[in-house]
Amino acid sequence: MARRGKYSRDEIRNMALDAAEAIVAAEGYAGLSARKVAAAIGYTVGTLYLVFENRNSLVLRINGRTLDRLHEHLMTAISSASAKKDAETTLITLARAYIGHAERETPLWNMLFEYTTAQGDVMPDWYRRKLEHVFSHVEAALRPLVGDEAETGRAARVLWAGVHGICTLKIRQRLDLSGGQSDEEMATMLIKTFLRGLRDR
Amino acid sequence: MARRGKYSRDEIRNMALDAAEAIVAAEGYAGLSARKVAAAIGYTVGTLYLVFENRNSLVLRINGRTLDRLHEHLMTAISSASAKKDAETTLITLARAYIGHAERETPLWNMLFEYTTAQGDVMPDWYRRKLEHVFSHVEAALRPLVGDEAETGRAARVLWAGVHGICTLKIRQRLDLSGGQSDEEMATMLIKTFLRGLRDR
DNA sequence: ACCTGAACACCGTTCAAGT
DNA sequence: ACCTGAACACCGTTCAAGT
Repeated sequence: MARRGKYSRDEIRNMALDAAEAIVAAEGYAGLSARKVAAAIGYTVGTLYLVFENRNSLVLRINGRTLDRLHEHLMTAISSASAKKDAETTLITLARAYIGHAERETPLWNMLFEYTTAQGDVMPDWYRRKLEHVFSHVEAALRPLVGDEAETGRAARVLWAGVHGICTLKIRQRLDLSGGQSDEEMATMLIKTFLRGLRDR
Repeated sequence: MARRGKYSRDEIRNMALDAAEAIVAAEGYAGLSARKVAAAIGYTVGTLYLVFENRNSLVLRINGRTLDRLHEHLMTAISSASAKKDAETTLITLARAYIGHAERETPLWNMLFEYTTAQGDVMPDWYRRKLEHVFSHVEAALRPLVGDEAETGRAARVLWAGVHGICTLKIRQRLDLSGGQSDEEMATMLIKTFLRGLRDR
């Protein structure tokens, strides 16, 4: 049992986030409970509610960390691709990295989308900024190809929503219908076809 | 309180499905509970477990009905489009119908993807057939344009996963980042660009 | 000041017992 | 035969009380 005053509020919060991530990784979103997290860090449920407003805000913080790792992963993927490549190669690299991350951290990645704000609520600002951060890589790759900045933003969102759709349907097993290509093959097909259509406007 | 023997097993099952749909529509997936459903149809929790194996199989059955309605809706959308149109028009009509349905039945549509089988499990066969049914419309529209049957299947899955990605990110509010196009505009852009890329192979 | 422990109103699931 | 009701092992959330 944790000694009183042994840890600061922030330290408890971080211990809780670490423990919660481990639980989600092992048992999924449904397996996450305040009591389990509290027990894992040697505190009582009550303490968890001293440090997080509620279950939702805990989930949101875990999601924030997941987005940070995803961003990191996308960054190393494109920078380690040695030289400066064309848009298509970069986008395929990004898609591979995105899908790879989703497959490596499936339960945490799923939780990114299982959390939904109550009707009418908006995602908090810090969360939206992290989301934009992830998108920015796609925009950077498309910018030289599209030219116009507003159009770049639109194309990036459309294309990446598409890659995301492939990723999420594959991981949720809604695409193992006959004729199984892998999600990476599908994403590659989407990117190549989309870019060809973009060039030939 | 329901009289003994008043309803057959099948009748109870259908009443339960009706009640459960109403609960999900009003309170979302998280608001669905066996006790609420049982109370709504005048039975006890125990009875629900006589008629459904568990909560998951109830959810799966509701999803089956949602897929049927979605399929119905897609069908009327393309048949009411008066004459025989080109692939692009048909696909845009389908995307509009898909997105429209998701927006009209958001909680039930969300539940289609919130349900996930335990690791390693597969979706039951009747469920996969309903999924293919929905996909068949997209394939039909692409077939004359692509030619090869295997390639048609691949293109249909890639394109529709893309439309789905746009739809799901919009509905889950992961795309209201700056430069807001509507989901329908995004889907249209995806379809037009993808088809152009397909033609110019 | 920091944390506990018990309480409240819920869950899914099972199954002996009632009619 | 059909259904209930209570039980078990859990939940999220709150908050008086302990140290």
